[in-house]
Amino acid sequence: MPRTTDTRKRLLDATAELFRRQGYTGTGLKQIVGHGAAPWGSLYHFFPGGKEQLAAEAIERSGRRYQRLLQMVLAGADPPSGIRDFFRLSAQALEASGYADGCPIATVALETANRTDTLRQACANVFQSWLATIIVALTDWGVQPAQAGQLATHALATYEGATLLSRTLRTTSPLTASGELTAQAVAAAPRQPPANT
Amino acid sequence: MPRTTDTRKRLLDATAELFRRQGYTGTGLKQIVGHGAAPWGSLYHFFPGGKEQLAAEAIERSGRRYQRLLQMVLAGADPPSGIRDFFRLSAQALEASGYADGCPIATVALETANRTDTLRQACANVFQSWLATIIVALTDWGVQPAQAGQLATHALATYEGATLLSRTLRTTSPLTASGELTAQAVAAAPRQPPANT
Amino acid sequence: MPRTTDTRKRLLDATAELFRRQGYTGTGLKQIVGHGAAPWGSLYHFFPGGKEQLAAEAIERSGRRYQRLLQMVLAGADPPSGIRDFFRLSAQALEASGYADGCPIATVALETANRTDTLRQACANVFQSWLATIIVALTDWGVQPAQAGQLATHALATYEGATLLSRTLRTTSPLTASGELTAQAVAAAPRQPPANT
Amino acid sequence: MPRTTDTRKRLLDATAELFRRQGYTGTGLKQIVGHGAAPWGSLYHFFPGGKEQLAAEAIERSGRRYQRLLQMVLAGADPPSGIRDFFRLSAQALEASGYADGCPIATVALETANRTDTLRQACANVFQSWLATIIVALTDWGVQPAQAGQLATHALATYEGATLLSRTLRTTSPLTASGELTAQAVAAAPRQPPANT
DNA sequence: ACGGTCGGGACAGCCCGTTGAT
DNA sequence: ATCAACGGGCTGTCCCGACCGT
Repeated sequence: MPRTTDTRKRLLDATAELFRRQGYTGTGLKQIVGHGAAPWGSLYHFFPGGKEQLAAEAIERSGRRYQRLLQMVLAGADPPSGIRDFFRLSAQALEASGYADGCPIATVALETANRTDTLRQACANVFQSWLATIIVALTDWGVQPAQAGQLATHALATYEGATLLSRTLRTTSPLTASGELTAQAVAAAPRQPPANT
Repeated sequence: MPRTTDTRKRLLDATAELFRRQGYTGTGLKQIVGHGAAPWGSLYHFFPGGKEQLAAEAIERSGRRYQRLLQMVLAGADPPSGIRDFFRLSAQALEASGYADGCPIATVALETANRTDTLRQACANVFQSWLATIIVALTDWGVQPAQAGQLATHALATYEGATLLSRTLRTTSPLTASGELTAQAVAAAPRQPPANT
Repeated sequence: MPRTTDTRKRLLDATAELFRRQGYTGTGLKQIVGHGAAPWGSLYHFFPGGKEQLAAEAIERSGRRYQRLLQMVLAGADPPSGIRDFFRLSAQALEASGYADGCPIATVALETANRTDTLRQACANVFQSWLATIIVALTDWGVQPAQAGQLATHALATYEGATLLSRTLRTTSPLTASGELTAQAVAAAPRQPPANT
Repeated sequence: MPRTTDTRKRLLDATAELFRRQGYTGTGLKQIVGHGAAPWGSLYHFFPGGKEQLAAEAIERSGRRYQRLLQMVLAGADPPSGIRDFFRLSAQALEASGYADGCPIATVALETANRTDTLRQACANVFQSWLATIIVALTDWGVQPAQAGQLATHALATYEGATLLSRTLRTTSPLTASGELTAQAVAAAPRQPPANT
C-alpha cells in the first residue's frame, strides 16, 4: 500500500490550484488531468464521484493546508500582530503571483453557495476550521469566548473581502488597510489578563 | 425604436440576476434568453461582442443600481449608522432569498479576476464607484480624505467578505457581527468638526 | 421554407440505415453525423431531444418507407403470392447486402423493448402500421377480419424471425422456406367469395 | 479448484441474463461484475479474450440451457402439441417477466450479425442446435428429413419473430396466434407412419 | 491459479458560445 | 432584428492492460 503512487495527491493539488484561480465551473477536468500530469482513466478510478467528489476533497485539502499556514503565522506573535502579518503575507503572495493566488476556496465558495450543497458544505467546513483556529488564538490570548467568535468571524470576513478587492483592483492596498484596521480592532478587544505564563 | 430598448434591458436584467447567483461561467446564454424572454437572435444583435460584452454591461448596470441603494441608505443617517443599516439590510435580503442574493458582482469578480481583463475592469469600476460613494459620505461627515479612503475600502471589503461567509455558512451572523464592528471602526475615526451646515 | 436544407432528412436517413445494421446502442451519434455528412451542431438543433428523439423519428420514417414497399408488393398480386414475393424480395436484398439489410427496426425493437418506452412505442406503432397494411390486403381478398388479424400477425412474426435466422445463419433458406409456408397458410384461410367486383 | 468454477459460472449467468434483456452493446462489463457479484480482476482472468469471449461463452451456455428446455417440452407430447406448448409457455414466461425474458440470444444475434463474426457464429451454433432438436422430434414422429428441416426452420423463425412482436407490442397474442398456426402447419405435414416402436 | 488496484486512451451523449444568411 | 446552422468542448463511462498482492 505504499505502492499507491502519488497520482491521487497530484490530482488534488492540481485541482486546488486551478480552482483557486479559475473557480469550479471555470475549470475543466481535461485541464486538471493535463495540468496534474495524470491520465484520464485514473481520475474516475480515484474519484468515482466525478468532478464533485474531486472538488470536495480538493477543497478540504487546501483548506487544511491553509489552516496550517494560519496557525503558524498566528503562533509567531500575539493575535493583533499575527493578524497583521497574515494580511501582509497574503498581500505579498498575491502580488507576487500576479494577483492570482488569493484565498484558495473563495471563488468556489461563491459559485457553489446556491448550486451544489455538497460543495457548499465542504467550503463551510473549511471556513469553520479557520474560524476555530483564530478563536483558539484569541482565547489563549485572553479574549472572552463570546467576543472571540465575533472577532474571528470579522477578521476572516475582512480578509476574504480584502482579497477579493485586491484581486479585482489589482492593488494590495485593501489587504494592507484592512489588515491594519482589523489588527486594531483585535487589539482593542477587552480581555482578562492572560493569567501570566 | 425606444421599444427595442426594452428587450435589451430585459436581457441585461436577466443576466445580472443570474450572474449574482451563478456567476459568469455558471450561467449559459441559453439560460439567459430563456429567463429573460428574449429571442435568440436578438442577443447577438444587441451585444455583438457576445457573452463578454453582455456581461460587462450587466455588471455595470447592476453596479449602478446597487450604488443608488448604497447612497440611499447612507443618506438616511450618519455614516456609522448608515453602514450598520446597510449590513443589516443586506443580511435580511440575503436570508429572505435563501442566501442567494448577495453582492451582485462578487462571484463574477472572483471568477474573472485573472481570466478576462475586460470583465475584471468592469468589476473594478463598479467597486470604485461604491468606494467613491462611501468616501463622499465619510468626508461629508468630517473624516479626513486620507482616512476616508482606507475606511471605505475596509468597509467594502468587510461587507464583501461577510456576505461570502454568510452565504456559505448559511447564517447572517457574519454580516451582523461585521456590520457592528465596522460601524464602530468608522465611529472611532478622527474627524474635524463638520464645519457646521 | 424551401430554405430548410435537407440536413434533417439526411440525418434521419443515416440514422435509419445505421440502426438497421447496428442497432440503437451500437450506433454512436458521432458515427451518424459522420455518415450522414451533417455537422455536429446541427444534430441538437434539429433534435433537441437528443439521441432518443432522433431515433424515434428515424424509426417512424423507415417504418413508413417500408410500409409503402409492403403495400406495393401486396398490391401486385393476391395475398398469398404477394407474401411469397415479399419474402423472396427480402431474401434477395438481404443476400445482396451481405446479410446486413434486414428489417429496418427489428434490432432497435429488441434492444429498446425493456429500456426506453418511447422507442418501444415508436417501434410498436411501426409494427401496427405494417399489420394494418397486411390486414387490409387480406380482408380485401375476402378473409374474415378476425382471421385476418391473426394471419397478419403470424406473417409479420414469421418474416421477422426468418430474417433474424437468415442474418445469423447467413443463408436465405429461412426466408424462402417460411415465405412458402406462410403463403400456404394464407392460401388455406377460409374466406367468403370476394363478392365479385 | 472446483471452487473457482463457481465465479466463472456466476459471471456467465449474469452475462446471459443481462444480454437477454439489454443485448450486447447495451450491457457493460461493469454492470456484469456488479450484477454477478464477481470481482473485477477475475473477469480478465477467466476470460482473457475480454467481452467477446465472455459473450461467446455466455451465448453458448444459455443456448444449451434453452435447448434442454425445448427438448423437455417436445418430449412431453407429439410435435404439434409440443410446439403449441412451447409457444404458450414462452408467452407465460414473457408476460410474467414484464415482457423482458424472451429468447435469450435474439437481441445479441441481431446486434452482432454484421459486427463481430465470432459472436454471430456463436449465435448461429445455438440456433443450429435448436433446429437439430426440433428436427429430431419431427423425424422421430415420422416427418421426412427434407420436410423436417423446413418445418423446424419455420417454427423457430416464427417463434423468434412472435417473441419480438410480443415484446414490442406488449401483448402475448403474437405468440399464441403464431403458436397455433405453426402447430397446425406441423400437424399438416405429410409423414410416413411412425413405424411403430 | 486467483483477486485487486492502478493506469490508459477512446469515445459516449450533451450543450456551449458563435455566425452566416435572411 | 431574427433564426437555422455550426464546430468544438464538456463531463462521464467505456473496455482494456500492467503490476501487484495473495
